[in-house]
Amino acid sequence: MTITDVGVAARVSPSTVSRVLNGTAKVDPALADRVHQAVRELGYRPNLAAQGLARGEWGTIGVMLPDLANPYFPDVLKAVTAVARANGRRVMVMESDEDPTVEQDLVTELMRCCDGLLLCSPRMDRAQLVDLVGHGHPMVLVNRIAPGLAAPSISVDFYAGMTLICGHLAQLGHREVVYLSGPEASWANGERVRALNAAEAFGMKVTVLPCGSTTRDGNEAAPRALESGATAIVTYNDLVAQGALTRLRQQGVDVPKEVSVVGFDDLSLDWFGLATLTTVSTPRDELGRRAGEMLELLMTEGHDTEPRYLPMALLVRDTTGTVRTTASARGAQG
Amino acid sequence: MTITDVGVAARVSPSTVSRVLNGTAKVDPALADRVHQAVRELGYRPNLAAQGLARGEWGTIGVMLPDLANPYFPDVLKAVTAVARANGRRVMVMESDEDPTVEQDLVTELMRCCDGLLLCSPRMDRAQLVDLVGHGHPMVLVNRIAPGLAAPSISVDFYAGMTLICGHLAQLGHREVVYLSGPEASWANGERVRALNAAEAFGMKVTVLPCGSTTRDGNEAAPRALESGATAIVTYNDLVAQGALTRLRQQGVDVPKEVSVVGFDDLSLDWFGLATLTTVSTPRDELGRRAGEMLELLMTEGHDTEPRYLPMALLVRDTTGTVRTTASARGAQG
DNA sequence: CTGTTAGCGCCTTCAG
DNA sequence: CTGAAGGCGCTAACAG
Repeated sequence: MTITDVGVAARVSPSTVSRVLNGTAKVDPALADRVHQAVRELGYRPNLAAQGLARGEWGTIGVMLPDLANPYFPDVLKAVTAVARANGRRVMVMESDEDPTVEQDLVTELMRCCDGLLLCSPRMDRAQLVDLVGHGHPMVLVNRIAPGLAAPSISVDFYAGMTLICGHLAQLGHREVVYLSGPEASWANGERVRALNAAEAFGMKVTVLPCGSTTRDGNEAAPRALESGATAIVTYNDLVAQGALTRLRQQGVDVPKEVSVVGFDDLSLDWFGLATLTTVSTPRDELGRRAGEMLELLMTEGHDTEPRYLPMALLVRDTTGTVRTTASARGAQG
Repeated sequence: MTITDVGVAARVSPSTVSRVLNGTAKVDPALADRVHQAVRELGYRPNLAAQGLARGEWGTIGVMLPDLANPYFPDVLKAVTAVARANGRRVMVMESDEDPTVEQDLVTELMRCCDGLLLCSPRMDRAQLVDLVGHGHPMVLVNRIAPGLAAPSISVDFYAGMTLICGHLAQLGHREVVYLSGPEASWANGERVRALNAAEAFGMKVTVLPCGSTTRDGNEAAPRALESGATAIVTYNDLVAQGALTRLRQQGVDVPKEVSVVGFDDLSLDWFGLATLTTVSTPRDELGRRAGEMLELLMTEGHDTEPRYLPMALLVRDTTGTVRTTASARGAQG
C-alpha cells in the first residue's frame, strides 16, 4: 500500500498524490477528488518512516519526566498532548525514575526519533544540560530555569509559592518550621529551600530534613519532623504532606492544633480523609500548554522565548492553624 | 552524520559498518574494532527513519489506555516499558479519555508507527475490535477478553476478584449490597457485574448504581448508595471507594459500623486517611510484564498465546465489618 | 499545474 | 569475509 498504488488508482503521478495529501501545491480539483477517493477506497496511510526520511522530521515531540506515577505529570502531559495534536504531532514520553544517568540516555534516545524535546524537571546538572542542548535539537526546559542555557525555559514560580507559605505561617505565629526536603538533585526543591532561607530574615527558624517526593517518604519522615520541635511542617509536595499527615494521626497528633502541615502543588489529594491540605496550587494545565507552544515556536521559527515563571496561589484549608502557645494544645484553627 | 561517514572514518564500506552494528554477519575483528572506534569518536547514531524504512519496522511498541491519571496504568506501563527496553524497543503511549471513537483513531495512528500494540481496557465494541485486529498488526488485549478474536489477551480475573469480595461480605452477614458501577463500556465492569449477579444465588441482593471510575464519581454517588438501604457498598475501583468513603464521613456515617465499603484494584490509596480500604489486589506489574512478553512473542514468532487470567487476592482491612443487626450501629470490625 | 527524476540513510541481496 | 548496487516509500527540485 504505497503512494504509487494510490497514484495508479487515481490515474495521477505519485507526486500529485503527495501534493494533495500535504497541500504542498495547487492541484486541479478534479484530480484532487480522484486522489481523495482513491485514498479512501484503499485506506491508504502514508508511511511515517518514509515521510520522516524524506522530510528529515518525525512529526513527534518527546517528553522526558522523572516519574509518571506522580499525579503532577499526567495533567501536564494532557495539555502537552493537546497542543501537539493541534500541531499534527505525536507525543512520546519516557520516564527517568529520577536518575540523571538514565536521563542522559533517554534524551539521547528521544533526540533520535523526535523533532523537539520537553525536559520536565530534569535532575541532571547544568553541565550535562549544556552538553545536551549543544546537540542543536530543539528543547525546552520545564520546571527548571538554567541561566545562560541556549534553551527556552518555563517553570512554576516555586520560590514565590514557598514565600506565600512562609508568610501564611508567620502570620499564624509560627517561628519554627521544619522542611521535609525533596529529591536532592531537584532544582525545584532548591528554589523552595532558597525561599525558606529568605524567610529567616523575618525571624523564622527553618530546619531542613532530607526526605523525598513520595507519600512513603513523608510517612517515614514524620516522626523526625515532630521531634525537631517545629510548630509547622512544610513539605516538598502534597504527596509527602499526606504521608506525614497520616503518620501524625496514627500517632494521635492533632493537626493543626498541635502542629501545622503544609503541602505543595495542590494535587487535590484532599478527596481522601477528613481534613484537606493547606497548600499552594500549580497551574499544571497552563504549564503544559505553554511549554508545548514554546517548543512548537522553537521548532518552527527558532524562536528562543524568554524564561517564563507561572504564579502559584495559596490555598488555606484545614491543616494549618495558629501556633499553640505553650505545651498545651489550645490553638484555634486558621 | 551517516553510516557512510563512519565508513570512511573506519576505512570500510557502509555495509560493513551496518554489519558490525547489527551483528548481521561475521566481520574481521580488526575491521570491527575500527568501526566501533569511529562510531564512538563521531558519536554516530543510526537514523531511525532510515532503519525503519529499510527494515520495515520501527523498534517501537504502542500502548493505548483510557486514562493516564488513573494510578493503575503507570504501574502497568513501567513493566511494559521494562520488557520493551529489554527487547530493544521504545514505547509510545496514547490515552483515549475513555472514548471509543478516539480509541479507533489512536489505534489507527499507532499502527502507523509501531510494530505492535497493547490495547489496555479498550472500551470499543467487539465489532470495532475485530475490524482493527483484521488489519494484521500484532496486538494484544489487556484487561479485555474477547472470544473468537484473533489476538492474544491477558486480563486480571475480575470475576474471581469480585467473587472473593461477595464471599467476604456474605460471611460478615451482608445480604444487601449496592454496586457503584464503572464506565458502561468497560468489559472489566461487566465482569464485576456478572460476579455480583452470580452471588445472588447465595441469597445476596445486589443493586447496581451507575457511577464511574473516578474519586469524584464515587463522591457524588455515595448518598444514593446510602439511600439504597444496602449494608455494604461495593465499588468499581479504589478511587470510587475513596470518594464515597470521604463523602460518607462528611455525612457522619460510621464505616464500617453503619455500612461497609469495598474497593477494587488495591491502588494503595490507603496512605491517606485513618482507615484503609478493604479491597482486592491487582498484580499490575505482572500484568504489564506478561502483556509485553506476549506482544513480543506475537511480533517475533507469530505465537498466538492462550488467553491468560491473573488472580486477584482479597485484602481485608478497615472498611468492612459485620452487618449491623437493626437500626443501631453495634457491629464489630471484620 | 503535472509528471519525471533524484535522493533521504540504511539494509540486504548479490558478486567478488 | 567484504564491497557494490538496488530499493524501502516518500518528498522536492526540476522540466514540461
